Amino acid sequence: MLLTIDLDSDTPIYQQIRDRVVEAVAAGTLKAGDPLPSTRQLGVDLGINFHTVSKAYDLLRQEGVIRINRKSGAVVRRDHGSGPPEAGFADAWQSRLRTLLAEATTQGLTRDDVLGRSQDVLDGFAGGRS
Amino acid sequence: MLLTIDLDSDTPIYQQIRDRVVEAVAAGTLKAGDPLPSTRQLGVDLGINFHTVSKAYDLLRQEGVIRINRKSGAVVRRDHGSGPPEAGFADAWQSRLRTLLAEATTQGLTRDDVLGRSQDVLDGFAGGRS
DNA sequence: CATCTGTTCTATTACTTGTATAACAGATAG
DNA sequence: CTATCTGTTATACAAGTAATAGAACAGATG
Repeated sequence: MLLTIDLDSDTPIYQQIRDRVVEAVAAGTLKAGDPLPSTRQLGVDLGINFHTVSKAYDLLRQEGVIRINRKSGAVVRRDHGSGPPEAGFADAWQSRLRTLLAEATTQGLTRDDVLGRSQDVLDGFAGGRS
Repeated sequence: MLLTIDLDSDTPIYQQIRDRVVEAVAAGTLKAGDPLPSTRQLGVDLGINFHTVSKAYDLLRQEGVIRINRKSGAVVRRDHGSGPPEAGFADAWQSRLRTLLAEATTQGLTRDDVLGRSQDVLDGFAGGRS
């Protein structure tokens, strides 16, 4: 299975699909040029409506992660080797990072805990080698 | 102003309040024992309904960040010096961290970029000194 | 031509978000 | 005791979101 989702999660399904694809690209499981299943096919595989898959793909397209052709379907457009991020991305991203790290700090994770876990996660990504 | 929100953001207001409070606790601007404004007062200050503030406070209470008494209102219950996190928190948190770091990696931020920005953020927190 | 792909449109159901009004209970200050 | 502060609860409403559903269209492919 390329992708698994949790129907009982409070996270919207289309968001879960987006997250799993982004993680797969970061991990190197998906590389630039790799095709994604068609919206209808993935809908059948996951037991959900194809419109929900379409929404996830549209999100990924807006973020520049995939390219969508009418003929060949969705194809990975970007990975860690595709160069630096768009202008403005880094600052907006750091703002979200700040909120997430604040939560960990407030809940009692130490600086070393946080940095150690960050390194562990990055070590699991293909981008960690570049 | 203890707290500022963006009414035009796509992030729900109650979530913004939650985020700002968590960040203030991490930064040391708010410490364990510090009082928060009453829901009605903060509602007036921010120009929003007090039920929205109440929802944010209820979220913070569920997360263990604040304590709510009928007499003294909302008080900060937890900060970086309150000991280790609840069982299960770290793993669930790391799962969200993974998604956020995957996004940065996919968009082209290098490992050093990510770790550098993480350190910068943590340096701005009081927890960074413990 | 039949079939695959994404795209668009409309519709419905259920849930979320924010606002609004009202009332209740406990604590406190006058 | 009364007035006023606090959080809490209940209900309602408007607007938006999430997911499902059916139908149809356009382009590419066998």
